[in-house]
Amino acid sequence: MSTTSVRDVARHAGVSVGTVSNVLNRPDRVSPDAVDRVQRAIEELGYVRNDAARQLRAGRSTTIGLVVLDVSNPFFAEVARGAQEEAAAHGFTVLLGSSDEDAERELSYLDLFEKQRVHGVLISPNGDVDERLRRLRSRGTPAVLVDRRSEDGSLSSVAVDDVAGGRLAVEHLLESGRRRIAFVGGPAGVRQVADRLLGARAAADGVDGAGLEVLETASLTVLEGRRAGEEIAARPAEDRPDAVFAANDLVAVGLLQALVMQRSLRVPRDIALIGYDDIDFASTAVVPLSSIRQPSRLIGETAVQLLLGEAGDPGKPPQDVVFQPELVVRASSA
Amino acid sequence: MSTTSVRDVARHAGVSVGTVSNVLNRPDRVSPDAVDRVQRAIEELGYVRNDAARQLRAGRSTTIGLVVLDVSNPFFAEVARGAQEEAAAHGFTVLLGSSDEDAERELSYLDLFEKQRVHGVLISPNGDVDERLRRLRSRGTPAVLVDRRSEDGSLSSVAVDDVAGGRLAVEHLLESGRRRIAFVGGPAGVRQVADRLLGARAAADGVDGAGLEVLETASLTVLEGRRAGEEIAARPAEDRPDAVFAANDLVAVGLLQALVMQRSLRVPRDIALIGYDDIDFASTAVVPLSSIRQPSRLIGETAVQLLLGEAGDPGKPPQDVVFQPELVVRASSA
DNA sequence: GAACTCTAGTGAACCGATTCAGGGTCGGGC
DNA sequence: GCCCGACCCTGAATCGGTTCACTAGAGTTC
Repeated sequence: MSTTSVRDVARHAGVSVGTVSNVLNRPDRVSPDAVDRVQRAIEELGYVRNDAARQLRAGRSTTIGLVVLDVSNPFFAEVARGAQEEAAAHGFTVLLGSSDEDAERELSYLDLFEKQRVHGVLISPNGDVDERLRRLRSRGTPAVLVDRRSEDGSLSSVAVDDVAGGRLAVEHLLESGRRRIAFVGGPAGVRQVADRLLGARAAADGVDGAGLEVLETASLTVLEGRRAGEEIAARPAEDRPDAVFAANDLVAVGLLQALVMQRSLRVPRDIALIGYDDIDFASTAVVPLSSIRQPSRLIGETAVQLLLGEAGDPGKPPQDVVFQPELVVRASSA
Repeated sequence: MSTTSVRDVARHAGVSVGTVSNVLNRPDRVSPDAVDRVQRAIEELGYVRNDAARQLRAGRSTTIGLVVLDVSNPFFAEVARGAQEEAAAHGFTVLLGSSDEDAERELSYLDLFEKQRVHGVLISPNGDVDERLRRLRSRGTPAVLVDRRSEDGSLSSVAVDDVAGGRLAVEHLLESGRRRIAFVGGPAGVRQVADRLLGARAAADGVDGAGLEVLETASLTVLEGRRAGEEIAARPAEDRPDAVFAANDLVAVGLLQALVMQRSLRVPRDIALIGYDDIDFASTAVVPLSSIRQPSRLIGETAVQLLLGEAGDPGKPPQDVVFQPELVVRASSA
């Protein structure tokens, strides 16, 4: 185990350990000559800094912990990317964990982060972690919620206005002349679903002759979407909605598949369709899918900014940043 | 910063720091009474172990670094999941990084891992990192390649036999009576694409009257697949293949979309279709897609096992594990 | 030339968990 | 009564990078 330490470097360069450390951290305080000798020594010995020792002395690491519900979900993948980039720009690293919607896993990541004396925690929580995060914060480790607000406003958060998103989608359908709108999504207990429906309802309520029907699904998957689509396709024409707002793009893709199979039905002629999230697949569907886009990368970046802001000034009051979603119109609702 | 240390716990419990450490690591060597007092003290003080100090002393961390080409690719998401689970079972944690096919990013993750004195590195390499990994190994940090072999056999690897996968796909098409096969995928320089084509060709060569046409695409995306599909659909019937093997499922989905739009064509009646990777979307496509499944989770698990094996016995010769892919038949080729 | 300021560099102390040589106690064997 | 082993516990030393009080020497000021 040829672990070269600052002491070895110092000896090899003919300086003291303090000088080596200064070269590494504040080269301006060291004479050019010494900088040179130390750097050559580092090169020759193949020295690599030991982060553990550094962190031990510093009291906290330069790592930011991020726990998302599911890495393979493109939304979170983008959030993670944004966070990573913003963190890197400030010299931090992101430790990424996927809770897979499992409360136990979620807690085990928080345990790990705490043991690692992480600089801060970003989390899109699944279970009830507010208590846990407050404890972290009381020890000097700030936490920022992603895609959810803290219940009592004691933690900062970055989220998207899902109510506005729902409104945006249905307003768009109404503007293109549709009146019999169906909302497909579920379970109703999920906050995102509930908020999108709330916005949808608000938009529909504002227009004369507009009706909003709700088809609840068991989950937000292609299969569930198709099931709902088949149900709709099987109805007599006079009972069918003339537009469908799906709570996410997967559901919309399923709906689209079911509707396209029914040769007598056309999208968007007979039924307009709009999804939510604007995943990559949306634009490449048989009929390119209209959708509501969330600034996912920006969410990640902002979360890191809030976090570093709090880390720099522990007394700072929590802040809630809410982004507005954006309507993306494609063929499925044109 | 109320950082409680073992010393605080020891004082509070009326024992020595050594005993506290023993309670934490080898409770069997401590009297039940002392275990009890220490645990109560830990509880009361809210003590959390400092991993940095632990790692500093131990010389290496209990973390395994994993660099994948792209987290949002379901294949790698599964590999990561498998690795995470296997690692957790041995008390290790996985630090996940996504290189996004950027060689610089890839190296910066390796830098980080080296500074962190990671226990080992798993990587699905993009750039040329063999040199770098050998340096790591010479310092006692083993590395295992994922989804690629090492060029000179000096590193262990876990991969899937893509030649066999290509053969499997085309054999299946041939068995169901097809003879005019088209291979769609690219760029040809990508090893996975080349291997799958190699297998496809081997299968086609073995059967009388069978022909294999190659349509190269610029990338493995839905859009490129659709482009190829439109080209095929536009041909006169006698020039069309009666089966298509797509180099991955995204391409297959694009092909399927283009073929389905052409109302006179039916999948699989006129053209059978098979993809590769068996992503979630494959089974939920309009016509459920046949595909070649790779044991992605198992790859992750195995990679961790190889890694820990090498970490335990540095002299161990490198090992190449090759998994066999599996044919999944669905409606698109039935 | 005494007093002062700068700059560059030194090295012991420190962070906190783990290890290990050493010591105390008790019961059993002879 | 003495010795031995088993058992439990102690606390100083250690890992390696950073910090900080301090020294040395060169340059400035009055």
